[in-house]
Amino acid sequence: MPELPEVETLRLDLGKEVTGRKIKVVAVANGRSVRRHQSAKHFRALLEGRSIKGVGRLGKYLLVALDSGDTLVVHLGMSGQLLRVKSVKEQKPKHTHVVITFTQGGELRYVDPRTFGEMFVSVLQPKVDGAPAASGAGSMSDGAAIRRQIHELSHLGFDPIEDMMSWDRFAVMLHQHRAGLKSLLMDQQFVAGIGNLYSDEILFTAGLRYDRSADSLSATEVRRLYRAMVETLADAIKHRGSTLADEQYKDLFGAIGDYQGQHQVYDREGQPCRRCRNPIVRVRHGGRSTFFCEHCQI
DNA sequence: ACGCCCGCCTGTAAGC
DNA sequence: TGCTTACAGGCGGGCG
Repeated sequence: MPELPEVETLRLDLGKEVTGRKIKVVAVANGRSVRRHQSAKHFRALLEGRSIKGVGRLGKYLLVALDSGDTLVVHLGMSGQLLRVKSVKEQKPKHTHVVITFTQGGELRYVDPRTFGEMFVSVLQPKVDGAPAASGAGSMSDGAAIRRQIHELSHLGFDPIEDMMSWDRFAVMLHQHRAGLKSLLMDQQFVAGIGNLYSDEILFTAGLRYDRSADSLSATEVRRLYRAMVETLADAIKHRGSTLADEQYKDLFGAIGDYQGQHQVYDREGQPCRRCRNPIVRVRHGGRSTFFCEHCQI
């Protein structure tokens, strides 16, 4: 469910809420959520007693930096939520798989009905000869440094909000692929953080069809696509992400997002295009719903 | 290289 | 009032 804007909203709040806190106890109710570890016990041991130095993000992954140099990585999959609760007595929602309790009170809950998401602790690798020391808060906003330090995320592409990219460089990258634009935007190895919803919104704003091949774009179209990508995601972050009718996405405090009202195409089948008034079309593409305007996108 | 399947899961809504 | 089917913001693997 959550894409870059929702995860970034979570990151901003989580940074304020948990930085400097110390983890007292970790409870794992469903081992599937920590399946990368041999056991829940192993996962807990890497967290208990550790303090939180800061919270970063790469694509759709949240990165909680620990004072051990290790990093707690959280991915929400389709249905995951992270909830900050001050009073431990508050009733736990169904599918609360992991609970992190802090020494100063309160807890962080990981809820995920479909269990597509996961949490794991990435252990700080021993320093390689000649390479600069990898840990520290500075590396939390440098995509390249994060990919080097957290080997589990080394396959991810650049982060469109955190990582600088020139139009020329973006053009070269696009022209190396013959894939359709939507598939490429959703390819986490190409660019990290864009999913089904925001790819449709970005392509509408860029005026480009989902099935245009990436290597066919003119210089002007490359610039339009880059601008649309950065601006759409930044705008969605300002609006604290999208919460659709099923209300699956909730922020750290359980509140819904605000960007769904700004959607140009996603979930707007049959409704008039905000630009040309023709009805928004829905097609199936790669097994996913795809929304676009046949008139405004070429 | 790329598009199109499937499975992994639970919940909800629509259709009969 | 069922029961069945389709679909849901993700990801990884396999197959043609």
